[in-house]
Amino acid sequence: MTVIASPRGTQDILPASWPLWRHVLDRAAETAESSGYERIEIPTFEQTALFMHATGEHTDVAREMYTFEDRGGERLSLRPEGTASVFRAYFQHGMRVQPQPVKLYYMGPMFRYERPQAGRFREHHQFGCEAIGSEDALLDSSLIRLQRDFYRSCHLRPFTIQINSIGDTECRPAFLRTLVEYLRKHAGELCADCRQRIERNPLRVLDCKVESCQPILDAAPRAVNALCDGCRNHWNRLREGLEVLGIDAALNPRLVRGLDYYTRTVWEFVPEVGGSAQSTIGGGGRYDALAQAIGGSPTPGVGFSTGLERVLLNISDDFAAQLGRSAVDIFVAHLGLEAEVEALRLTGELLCAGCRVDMAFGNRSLKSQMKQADGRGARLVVVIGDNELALRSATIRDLRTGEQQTVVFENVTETATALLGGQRTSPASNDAP
RNA sequence: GUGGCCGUAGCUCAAUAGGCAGAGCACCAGAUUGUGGAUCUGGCGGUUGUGGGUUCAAGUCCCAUCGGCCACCCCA
Repeated sequence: MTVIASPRGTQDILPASWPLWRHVLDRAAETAESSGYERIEIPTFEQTALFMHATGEHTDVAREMYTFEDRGGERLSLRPEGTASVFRAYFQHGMRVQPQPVKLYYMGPMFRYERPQAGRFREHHQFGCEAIGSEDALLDSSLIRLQRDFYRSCHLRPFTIQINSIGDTECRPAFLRTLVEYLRKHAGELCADCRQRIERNPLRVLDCKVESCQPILDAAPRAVNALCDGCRNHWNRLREGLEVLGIDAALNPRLVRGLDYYTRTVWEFVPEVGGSAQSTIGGGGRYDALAQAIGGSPTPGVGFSTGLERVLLNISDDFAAQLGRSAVDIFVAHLGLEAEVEALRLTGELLCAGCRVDMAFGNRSLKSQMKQADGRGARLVVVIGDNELALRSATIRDLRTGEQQTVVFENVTETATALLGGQRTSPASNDAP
């Protein structure tokens, strides 16, 4: 078979895994909305400049963008992340006039031209929450709580939370100077990548995973020890908030995030076991400098985003196994061309009565139609064949008990709904714990 | 972008030293004149990812390419 394959790094979400996806998507919306976040849909592509200004032109995210020129000559990019768009929308629609912070959440596909790997795609899906217009540190705490609650409601395997503060425009320059000074002093003991990064992006050196670099980096100056008064107060209040919420977050002085716009708080959720390099489930932080970067007035913001494929990877197996596929209540089987027409009519009637109904199509054996009914999770099968047609009646079989009865067409819907009683929910839809 | 492992039926995998491409599951049909979740029988299903090369002969060896996985890089 030589059909044209899906592009590298993309995936089809097939019916078998959809219940799991739906569970995660539903929990995301529920968790966000229960904390007062409202849904925002942002464009799948934006002007390239938006992302360039937001993430920094020399970041990997900017390099990995799917950028193209449209027929009108505009430079556009498929979105590599959501935060910049949400901020853009905040300004474009004058959300400053609303009570602050404005709290928004989004879900959808993101695009990055990367080399695919397990849990890493060129098109992946993110769920993110943003709170714009407040620098209250307790807001940071409440977002970490929200993100944790989302993971809990998804039945994730155990994870840890790491936090750090990387300061702001007031204290970071001084910290960077002392960091660079320290790194230069130990440059000889660092790997080649690190030596290059000392000048280009010293914060990122701290993120290096090369074994031989670890002792130097562990002993490196810490941003949390070099915070200005404002950042220190913010940091202390954030931790106070976490404590009050009973959230156990570990300080990781070497935690930095990939995008340039982060200030002060940064955090990451990491699985407890099986942690490889790209295992971060989701992360967030504060971006008080982002608004100005994209041309807006100075506006603080904080938020997180999480990869849904990575959430799926971390859902406990036994929970995933208990989610069934979507099901119907009734399956209509038939024998013969004339009976199929009657089946079509009856299916429509049952649907109108509020049942979930599917029917067989084509000329197949009754045995195989019964098998299909069973596979679709049907509770009842309605059979229409020559015998029934002659009597203008149908046989209704209860797949659980095996009992069946024959009723005239006029009474099929009434009898079927009575047999179903109040139990018309499928295993897939009652997945809320 | 760098390095490594791997691509055989829709899925999971076989195929001795280069020597006729197979099994289970799934699907369809029958055993059971018209009845599911059990069993048995048969059928459908392949340009062995793709394109070259070596050879009497390539799933097997070589090259290229595409794709997946793993480690970097980085992120979600």
